[in-house]
Amino acid sequence: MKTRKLHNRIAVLRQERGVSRKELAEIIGVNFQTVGYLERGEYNPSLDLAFRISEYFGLPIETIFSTKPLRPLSQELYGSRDEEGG
Amino acid sequence: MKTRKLHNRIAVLRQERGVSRKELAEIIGVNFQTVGYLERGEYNPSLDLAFRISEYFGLPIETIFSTKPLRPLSQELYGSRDEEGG
DNA sequence: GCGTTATGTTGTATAAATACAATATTTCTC
DNA sequence: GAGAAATATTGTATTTATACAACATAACGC
Repeated sequence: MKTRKLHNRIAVLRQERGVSRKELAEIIGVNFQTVGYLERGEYNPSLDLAFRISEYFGLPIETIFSTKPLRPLSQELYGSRDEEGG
Repeated sequence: MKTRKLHNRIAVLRQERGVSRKELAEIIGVNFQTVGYLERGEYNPSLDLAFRISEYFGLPIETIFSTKPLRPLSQELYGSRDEEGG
């Protein structure tokens, strides 16, 4: 299967929560360097790991991960002129 | 990472749609035997593949996959006495 | 019952995710 | 500016997901 690189908001969400990669890694049960790989989009999490991340942030998987580039959460919340067209 | 086996509703949803594994496999871009492995829960899909399945069925990932055993969709829809207890 | 299609099983091969160590660099605190 | 903590980078090893082939069995149409 040709794997698509997915986009994610892990970095922003993590910083909002004020936790380091090391802390987040311990919580979700992976190596702290794995969090780095995920944040940089160097590879996709397994579905199981995606669920753990989703559970920790209290957000649905689709809010954190996406097949299409993600806009800043701020724009997501208040909307931008652009989205009226689409 | 110790991977949890996830539960899913691929088989029921596929049968509802009246498609064979082979057909579903072609649509989501995997080998038809891979669909078998997923339906039997022998391994979890990648997050990318979960997204494709989600897109095909038009349902959020959380509706198709779960960390906890899934009840039949019929019960999910109409509720059962049990769920009142919490 | 025969042929076809769907599914299950087993085995091997490759690709992708994850772990882990070591080191470099950046950032934060004092 | 020294020291600590956070992040990035590189390299190797292991586990898990996926592909593919071959064959067995089950279900279905005629």
